[in-house]
Amino acid sequence: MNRVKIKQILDTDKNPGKVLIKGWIRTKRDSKEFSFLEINDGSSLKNIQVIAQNNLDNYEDVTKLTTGSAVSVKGEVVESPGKGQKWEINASELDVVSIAPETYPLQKKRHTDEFLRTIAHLRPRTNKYGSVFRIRSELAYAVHKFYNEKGFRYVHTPIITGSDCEGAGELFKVTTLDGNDVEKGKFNYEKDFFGKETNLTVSGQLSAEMFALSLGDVYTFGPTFRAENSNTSRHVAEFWMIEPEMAFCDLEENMNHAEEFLKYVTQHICDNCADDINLFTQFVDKSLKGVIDSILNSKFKRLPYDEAIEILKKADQKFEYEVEYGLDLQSEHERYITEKHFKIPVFIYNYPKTIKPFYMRINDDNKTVAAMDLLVPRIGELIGGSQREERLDRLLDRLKEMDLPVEDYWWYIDSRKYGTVPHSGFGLGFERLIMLLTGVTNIRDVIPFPRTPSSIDF
RNA sequence: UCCCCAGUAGCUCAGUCGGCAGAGCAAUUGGCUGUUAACCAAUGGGUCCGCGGUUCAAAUCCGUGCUGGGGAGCCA
Repeated sequence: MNRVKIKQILDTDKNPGKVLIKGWIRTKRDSKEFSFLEINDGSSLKNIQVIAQNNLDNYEDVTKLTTGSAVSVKGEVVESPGKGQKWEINASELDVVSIAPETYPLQKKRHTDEFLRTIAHLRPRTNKYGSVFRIRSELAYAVHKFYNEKGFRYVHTPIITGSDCEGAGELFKVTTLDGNDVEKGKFNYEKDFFGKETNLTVSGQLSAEMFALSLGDVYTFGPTFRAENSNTSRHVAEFWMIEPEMAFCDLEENMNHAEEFLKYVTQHICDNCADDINLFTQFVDKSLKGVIDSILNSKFKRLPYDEAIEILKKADQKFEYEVEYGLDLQSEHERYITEKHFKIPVFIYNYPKTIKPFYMRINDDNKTVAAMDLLVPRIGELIGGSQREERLDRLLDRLKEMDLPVEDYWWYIDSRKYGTVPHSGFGLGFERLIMLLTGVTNIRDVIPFPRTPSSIDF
């Protein structure tokens, strides 16, 4: 007899008859003559209720089953006379696959996220985390589906890189040297595996640009590493980033694309993860429905940086940090704009060039660059992107202006020498997207095994 | 890295002015009418985060370290 997934039974309208299921016991209620077992196999948030009568050969074993134990059940699907479920299974055979001893840490009650983080290897067995990771999987699929339908190519940019190209934050060193090769606290990179300083990637962008300038529209979707000593609910050292890069694309089209992307993947999980989303709207964030509605049904606000400064200056709210043209926006400013002022996702664009990296395209005013950030309620910056500087002379000027080693960028510069075209792209933090769409407030709770400063337990 | 808060049973927490270590849930055992975080009863369960100090006496006061959380910076 072939095993069926519990989701298949719960989703069906007509009785599937005799079935075989396998899963874990979430809870058990005993009566004198029989037991109710709630079985979950991870295929859905919902459990299926199994009735085990005391006439089973091994009923003695069944009564010893505990929360967390694994079982295999054969039985007839029947309409449930009880409330709370349509179908249940009358067990005709119930095999114990394994018993979880009484030390099993997950109980039939709410646990705090902090406690569950200390048992990250077991937390996907809870309702909330099961839902988080089903949605994470479905969102990843939606990303690929979206890009596939739009004719984008998926590019695997390197994870080990030989350049500190963007100077973006602290990098994780990659080395095969041991202590004996390190003299006076200095690495002799010539003796190292690659013969030069090597790091984990902080962004696939520069590589992706090379492929956009050949395959047209491309995207990357992979792990990214930042060794910043950041201790916040929005930062981890290893996270996943989605980076589209589009040839013949200006800043406005870039924003159009970002908006279309966000609406598409949001709609996808609304269509495919209704139960899981429902759990979050009920138990995690009551305002989640409004957030999702604002993504699906609003036209995202597009606001030039200088107008954002004006709005903040006029705001009837005291900010801890100064608002002044030429200064970067602080968290409190971003949240005011997206949460209080507009209450929908907001693109801020055309930032002063002094606060943005070398590769962003200089605007005609020579003061601003064609950069854009997408701010969303509760998260702040979800997307950071720009139109790239495609003009060779301007790019070289910028590199020199920012005192960057031009020779290290020889291959990047080559792309502006040969067949250069306007192009644009952005980076989107995958975990922040999951936070946005689930209402989960700590990034450590939307990635299976989070890596943060002094914490790599699993 | 900076600022603030917390650490007591497996979990969530209470513990007054420094004076015998507590509750609910969980677990274990038994009971029970088709239950829904089932219900009822009994039982077991402690390095009060570590180290040092003050005191006749410290979970409680002081110092220090560690861990966790919230916020900031950095960013996605």
